[in-house]
Amino acid sequence: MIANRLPDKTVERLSQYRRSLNNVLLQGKTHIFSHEIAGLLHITPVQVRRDLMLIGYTGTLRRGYDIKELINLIGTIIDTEKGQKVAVIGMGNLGKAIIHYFHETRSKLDIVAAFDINPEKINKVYVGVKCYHMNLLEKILSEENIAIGIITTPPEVASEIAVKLTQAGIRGILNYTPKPLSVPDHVYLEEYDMITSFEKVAYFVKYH
Amino acid sequence: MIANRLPDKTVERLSQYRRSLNNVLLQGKTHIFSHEIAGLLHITPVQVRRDLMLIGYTGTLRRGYDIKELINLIGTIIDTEKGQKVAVIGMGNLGKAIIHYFHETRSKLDIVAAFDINPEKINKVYVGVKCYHMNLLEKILSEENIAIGIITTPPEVASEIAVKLTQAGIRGILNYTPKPLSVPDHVYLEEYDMITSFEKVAYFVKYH
DNA sequence: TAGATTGTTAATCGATTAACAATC
DNA sequence: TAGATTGTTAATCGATTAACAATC
Repeated sequence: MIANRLPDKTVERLSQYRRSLNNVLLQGKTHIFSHEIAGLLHITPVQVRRDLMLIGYTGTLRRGYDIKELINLIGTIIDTEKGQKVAVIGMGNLGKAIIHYFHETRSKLDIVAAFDINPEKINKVYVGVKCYHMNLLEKILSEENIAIGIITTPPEVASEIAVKLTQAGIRGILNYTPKPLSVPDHVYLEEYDMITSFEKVAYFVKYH
Repeated sequence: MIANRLPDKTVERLSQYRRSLNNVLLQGKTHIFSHEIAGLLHITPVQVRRDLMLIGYTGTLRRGYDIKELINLIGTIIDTEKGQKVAVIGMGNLGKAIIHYFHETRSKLDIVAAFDINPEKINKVYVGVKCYHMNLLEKILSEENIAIGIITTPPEVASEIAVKLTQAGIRGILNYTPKPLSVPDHVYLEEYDMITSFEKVAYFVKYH
């Protein structure tokens, strides 16, 4: 594997390049210039070229970058051979929205289970994903060898769930509750707090 | 007003400080030290002190920071006097989740309308928010003087909606679709792409 | 006092952007 | 060729962290 430990922001953009390039491919194009990719994402061509430099991909002066090759290369960087299993904890509107998104985006990430405590939801299947009772969390996580957990529960139980996930051997957590979590070093944690996003927009709107 | 144009990240943390401090206040505490605030968010005390320095708030050596005062100060920075009106465009699971969140968090941001094209949703009220047909978007936005728009539609229509929002005089847009948008300078744009977040976690889990 | 804490400047780290040589 | 493009180094910008004087 090339260039280990890519910058955070580069990884994010690689994910976006790949999706945009897949669209372009459908339109029948085979090659693309850095300024065209930049246009799709509304960033600068230099940034695109620098990112591609970091992953060691080179284009040609006359035709730019080979779209298929680039898509494949990004795949070898982001995806794992066999894909990674994902669980959603909390089957509210947000949990459902996430399951829905995954369903549409064919990716190497596979949501294989959801969890909730509401009896009406247990054992129901939502767009192909079965919902289990929270009691079974550790059991199913270990059995299925699930690598990533997405927390969309009420904030009050977020910490407790993070502990259970960690104990069950999870390797990455995406926390959508506004409760800040802390996890051991070997677990990768990414937090996204909607309220903060709203208030941030409000602030910048105010002083515009 | 103090210290104009705060750093992006400081604004985000101020929002989080405020919510954490509100909790602490309920527990009967009146004062708090920087290392305690830091503990709540799992960041460093220096970072807390630096943020507070930027907004010009000072504590005391013996008692730390006055929680109520600090909450109020953050309010004068982030909130506007009369609050700001918000519209959610796209009444799917994600739109509903957002409306729900707002409902629980009493804030100066007020979701006053939702929009969709599904006839079954039109004119229904979801946790206090009425859903209108997309046709009425410009009309209601102008009439109600809505400042912020949250886009949770399918990505295919995101650009078109951003144009309409802009024309209707919106001042900030939060884009939850994976389609990158571009807006005029006078509109503040914040994008959040879930798929990118998932793939980012997957990448860092892979190379851990 | 000694120890704990604040407020702030300087140093470092990470990410973007500018500048430009090389090439088709 | 001239113009457009790539790949890459150096400069800049933004954010975090280290260091430390001041003070109760």
